[in-house]
Amino acid sequence: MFNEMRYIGEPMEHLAPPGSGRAELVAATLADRIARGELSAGTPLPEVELAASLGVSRNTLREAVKMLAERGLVRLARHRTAVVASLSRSGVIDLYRVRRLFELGAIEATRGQPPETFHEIGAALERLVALAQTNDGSVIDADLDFHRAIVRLHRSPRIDQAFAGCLDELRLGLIYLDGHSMVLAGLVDEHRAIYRLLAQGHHDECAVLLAGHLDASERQVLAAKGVRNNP
Amino acid sequence: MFNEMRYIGEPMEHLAPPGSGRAELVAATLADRIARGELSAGTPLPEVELAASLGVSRNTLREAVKMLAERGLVRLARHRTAVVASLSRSGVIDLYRVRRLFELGAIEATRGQPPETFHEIGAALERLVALAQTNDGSVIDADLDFHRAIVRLHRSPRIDQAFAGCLDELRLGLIYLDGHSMVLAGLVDEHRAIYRLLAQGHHDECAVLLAGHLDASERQVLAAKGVRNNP
DNA sequence: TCGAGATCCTTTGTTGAACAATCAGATTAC
DNA sequence: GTAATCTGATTGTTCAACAAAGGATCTCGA
Repeated sequence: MFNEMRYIGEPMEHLAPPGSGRAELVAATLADRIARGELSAGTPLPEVELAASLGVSRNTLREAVKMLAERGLVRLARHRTAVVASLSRSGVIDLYRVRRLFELGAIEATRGQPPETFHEIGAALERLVALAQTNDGSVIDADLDFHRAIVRLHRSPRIDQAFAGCLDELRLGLIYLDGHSMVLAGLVDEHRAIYRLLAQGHHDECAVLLAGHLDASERQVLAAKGVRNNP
Repeated sequence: MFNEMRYIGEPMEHLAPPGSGRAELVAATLADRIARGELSAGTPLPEVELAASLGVSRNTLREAVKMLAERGLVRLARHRTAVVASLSRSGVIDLYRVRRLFELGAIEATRGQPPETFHEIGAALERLVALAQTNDGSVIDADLDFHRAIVRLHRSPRIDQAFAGCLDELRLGLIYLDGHSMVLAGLVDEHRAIYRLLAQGHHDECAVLLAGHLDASERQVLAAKGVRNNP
């Protein structure tokens, strides 16, 4: 069917999993390869070949793939070989709905809190600034970290987890932005402004700015998707 | 260790799973038994015995248990036998944080929308009214359905899914309310008021009322938990 | 008696192989 | 040319086995 394609190469890099279970390791490895675009949307993930390639058994691989499916990174259908999930247009729109709810909600929930509440966001901003020059994918990670820090204002583990899953999935669409450095132009400035307004207690202006930022980001992702494929 | 305990009885009832995979079936069965309190918090779920009891292989059971763990219904630790998750005090508080964000956000997001937007909520209300007399656990389901309908106002599949998971987990705490019919006293009236305010476009008052409703509900769950166990 | 350490036993983690069920494409028959 | 069938490949599920790790028990020494 889809033979003579190399889905993966090389046994595995040891990137840190939470509990050092083999299945978690495999899941982390695959998630990473998906995030960096090595495994692009629609790429099939046949159990036997993949398991052999990663040096684990089919059962273990199944567990890993199932985990990725729960995170929305892989699409599963009975008796069909799993494929890397693709983010549809409506999927992108939906994910930005979630982002607006979580991120704007975090701004809303921290009205009147002292400036030190937001120091984590400041730290994330600094990391973003430091990486803004490097044009590789790590800027995107720093960007997402910044927004993760915003959502952490909720002080809710479950909200954090849900948001992390959301960004995980959004990464599927964000890889299209790779190389389009123009989208990163005003990025640092906007984040800095968001942080400052927040630290100064101007939550209304901050929310407006953040909403605009998300709108713009959504448009960019949709546009980047548009030039590659229609759905 | 914990022998001579009956964790489960009888092969399985066929309650509808999404894709009729055996693992999903098992997961649905266990989730149901947890929801109705047959498997209470802390109950161990040993793989071999449980697999035999359900008539599936250990691998299949593992898959199912892993699914439940992702939904927060089961706690997993390496080389430890899985146990039915218990909802801590802080867990309840966290879950209500999530509920406030999702439900109040839904009210906020539908300002100025025509009344027919809310007909699903009206339908859920009617079901709740019809079941208000019956004093069994199904009232709780109807209650949750009402709130699910509110969250569906976001028109976001991912938000719906996340919220469903949240309520799934909350059920662990809700079973303590069983029998306390007093908590259901003003329940119907409050839901009716919430619906009416929404349909009439009074979103501010609706949000206030809903917020109070959630506060009260949270207090009740915490109180019901308090009489049983401390954590 | 009480605590520290060694030991055994149970349970999970992972693997490999096997067979059934199902799907996709190729072949054949009409 | 179309439909039915066949065939190969892939997933779904089970079973049996061994390694790894935790908990409980037992022993030994103070």
